[in-house]
Amino acid sequence: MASVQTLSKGEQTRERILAIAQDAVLHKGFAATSIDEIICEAGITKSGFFYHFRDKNDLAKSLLLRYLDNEWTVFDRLFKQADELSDDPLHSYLIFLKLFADVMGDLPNGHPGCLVASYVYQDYLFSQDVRDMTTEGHRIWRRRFRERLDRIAERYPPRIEVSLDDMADMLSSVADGGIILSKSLHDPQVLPRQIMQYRNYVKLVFLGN
Amino acid sequence: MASVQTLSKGEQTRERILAIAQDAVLHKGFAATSIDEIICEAGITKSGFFYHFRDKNDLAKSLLLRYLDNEWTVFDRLFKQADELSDDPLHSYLIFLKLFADVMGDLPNGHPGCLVASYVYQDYLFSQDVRDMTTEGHRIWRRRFRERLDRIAERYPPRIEVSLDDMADMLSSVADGGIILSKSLHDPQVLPRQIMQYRNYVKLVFLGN
DNA sequence: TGTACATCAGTGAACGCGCGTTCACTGATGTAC
DNA sequence: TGTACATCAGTGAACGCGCGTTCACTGATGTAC
Repeated sequence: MASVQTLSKGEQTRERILAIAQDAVLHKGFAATSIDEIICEAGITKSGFFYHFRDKNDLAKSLLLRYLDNEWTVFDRLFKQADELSDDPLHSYLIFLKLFADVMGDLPNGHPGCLVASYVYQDYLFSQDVRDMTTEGHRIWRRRFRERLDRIAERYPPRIEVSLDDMADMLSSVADGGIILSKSLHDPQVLPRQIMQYRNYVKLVFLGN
Repeated sequence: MASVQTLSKGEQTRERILAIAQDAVLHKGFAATSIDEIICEAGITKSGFFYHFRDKNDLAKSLLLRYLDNEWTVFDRLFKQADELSDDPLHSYLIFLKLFADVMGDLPNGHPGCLVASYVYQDYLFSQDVRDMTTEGHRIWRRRFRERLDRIAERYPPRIEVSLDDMADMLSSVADGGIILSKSLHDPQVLPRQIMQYRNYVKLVFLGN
């Protein structure tokens, strides 16, 4: 992703297949996304597809890996940006949330959808290792946000009794839920506004205003 | 739903089909849920299915209507219960949220999933009128929660500047997101705890603690 | 620099199975007179 | 009370299409000597 131009010919085709497939999966679900339509849009033949992926479950796994990877990249970048703007853990987190909301609100056609959420709603279609990847994804997100909250709570004692794990999870749930609302209401701004609600909550818990 | 025993034979079969179909759709998506597997579990033939539903899109529509109806029923019951326990709009809303969290946490196998969210992630599969139903569903939820928040804000001026529409939406997004997290992490208690986080937020905004 | 071979990135044709839908038919129950 | 007819709630068999997967093959590029 970081440097597209260094990809070999085969890697470029593979990346094209994955991008096309993800778009389709987010609009029709995995089962309804046929290999035929993917190769048609990618401009290759069916055997070309099977050169890159063992079977359809392999496509599912590769899609999810790529999606999770891209997510880490975005979060890492935003966290780094925020940390450069403030040394204070609370203010850095608040800056991060504002940056996150802005990025989500600036996507050209609104957020395309969360592949993890899509997979969770179709878990019977996938092998155990793919299902485990969604679980692990959420666990890692919880841990990473929780680390930030721990450092904040050290310096700013919470005004109410609150579970920091639940607060960490809440960013995931508000984002996942905000994406669904944005898509359903055809309003890309709902998602960033939901993230800002979460930001309000964090402020109120640690600062009181 | 309210009185199962008054259903005619045909209505009972129809209801059985819908219950079986919903369960399958929430685990594999709509496209991957075949009519064959539904009729097999329901103990009828394929023609029996098509006696009850014009085609598969008709099943999709009927499923969603039934789901939304059941949701209203639950919310109405909980709001009524809460209103009986307090005349104050804020405290009634807080009681409602606690009741809601409790109900969501007491489901025998955890929450089965939100059909609206599932449909939003497979919108290309459905006709326009079905898609419009998910949009309208979210609009109605927003309006209903917003009404409550309006009455609260009259008596308790918010401690921070906040959009009441966004606060209303946040219950939907925390619930939808909480369901996804609960399913993915295999922990039915995540959902009720997320709802309680939202309850904390409401308390902090209107009461300050 | 030329040649032999290996790997890369695919092509083309065929397969069998499961899917949604249709159509002619049927036994049981309800209703009119 | 008996009979004719209509409606309800299905059955059974057949259909064609699209799907994921396999297999033998191929031209272009890379590498060893």
